[in-house]
Amino acid sequence: MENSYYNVLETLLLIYASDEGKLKIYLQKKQDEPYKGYWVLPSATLDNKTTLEENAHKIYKDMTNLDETYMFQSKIFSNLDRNPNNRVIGTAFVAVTDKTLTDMKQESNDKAWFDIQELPKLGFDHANIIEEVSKEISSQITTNYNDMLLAFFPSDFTLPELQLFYENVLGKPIDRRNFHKKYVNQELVIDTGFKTSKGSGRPGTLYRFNLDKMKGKRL
Amino acid sequence: MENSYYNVLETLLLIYASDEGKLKIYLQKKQDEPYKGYWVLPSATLDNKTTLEENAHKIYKDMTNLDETYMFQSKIFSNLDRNPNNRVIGTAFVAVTDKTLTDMKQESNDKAWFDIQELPKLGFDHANIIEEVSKEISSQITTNYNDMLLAFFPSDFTLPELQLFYENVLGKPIDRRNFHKKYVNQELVIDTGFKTSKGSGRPGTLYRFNLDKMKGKRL
DNA sequence: ACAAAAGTGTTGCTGTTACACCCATGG
DNA sequence: CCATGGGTGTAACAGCAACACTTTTGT
Repeated sequence: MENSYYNVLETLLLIYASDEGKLKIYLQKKQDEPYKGYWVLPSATLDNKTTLEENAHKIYKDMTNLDETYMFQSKIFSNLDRNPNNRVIGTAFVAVTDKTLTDMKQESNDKAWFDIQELPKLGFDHANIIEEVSKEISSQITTNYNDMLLAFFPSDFTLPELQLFYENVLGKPIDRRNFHKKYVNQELVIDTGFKTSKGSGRPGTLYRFNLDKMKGKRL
Repeated sequence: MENSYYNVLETLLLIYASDEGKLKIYLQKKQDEPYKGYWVLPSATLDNKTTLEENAHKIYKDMTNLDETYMFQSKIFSNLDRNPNNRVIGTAFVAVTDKTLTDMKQESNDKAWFDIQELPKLGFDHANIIEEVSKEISSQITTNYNDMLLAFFPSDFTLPELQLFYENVLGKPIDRRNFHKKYVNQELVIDTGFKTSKGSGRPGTLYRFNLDKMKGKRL
């Protein structure tokens, strides 16, 4: 085969959400060869009349039945041996969604959420892609505030839940008193007036982000 | 023309350097139509036997006659109308180099350095690409320390020079006394024992980065 | 009453900010 | 000796880190 300047591109979508403080990703089970029965990232081949962004949105809608999301470009993977059949260049996009909302709209046993730390057997080079991209978003979450955090926590949340999320992303424990003080004293969150009431223990106060104070904030 | 799953990709390289505290980019003058006489980013079409990284290195070597550099992937541009002739997907890479070293190895009047703030007339969508990518690297430089800063300041530099670079990237002035104190007190830089001696005024102390202390540092 | 989970206060340290004067060199 | 640019000290403030006990709920 001679060299050619034509290439095949696929858009890969990494759909993330927070589930009780855990960082999870939404995958699908492959129904045909190659890698039949393995879990893979949802993807779509790019035709020459579509932008990568449009392609990524299409995948998102197919996977979640939702329209709006926080989405951005991540890395490109152009190794020659990504796909056993022919050379395919993978362009990774990240979407952050609300797990509760997604689950309401979607019930299927060939799609599932997985903890980033406990991934199933993955097809192609998707394990590697998930690892690299997850590292990237972790560092984005834990440095400056940006809209991604709002996408993970759009509605009411408790401070212990947010803390757990940070602890999982950072990979190290945080002092509960200092964490609470920071968010409340600096008015980074606003008390919604509601409380949680799940299981035993004292109910937690539900907060939402104070966008004015969070703007440009270092975390 | 029917839809097809084949696409043409080009690698675009944004070569940056610091020049007396100014953030500059290395461009070339286009010799043929379209956009003859305009300045453009160096680029290369990707064939189906090459990775994007290899392609980017090839461009870097062609432009600078240098081998080693700090390089990483940036954004992909997949709008349908990027190129007047046919659809070309642009994958942007960033390289950071030493301007002095580059100029020593390269003398050509169809290549030149431009201040990010004073760009010439640019072909294709390259003005837009430079703007978007520059914004990205600015925010990377001004948050956490990473190897990019070392690529901009590999060898001896004065603190006023480094300060000027930050001021340009941040777009706002910094107090000289506080800047100096921070880098010296926290031992983020090491005195090399040498001084500058250019023009009038008191000579500046030449420093280099103290990598141990800079590791993971917030700036 | 007890288990489970949430809430809270104090102290010391570290880094940031604001601010004005002196020092070394070239012409 | 003067113009140019580099180097320095102090005090107030803000945020962060380390530390243990109390409060509210379900069972």
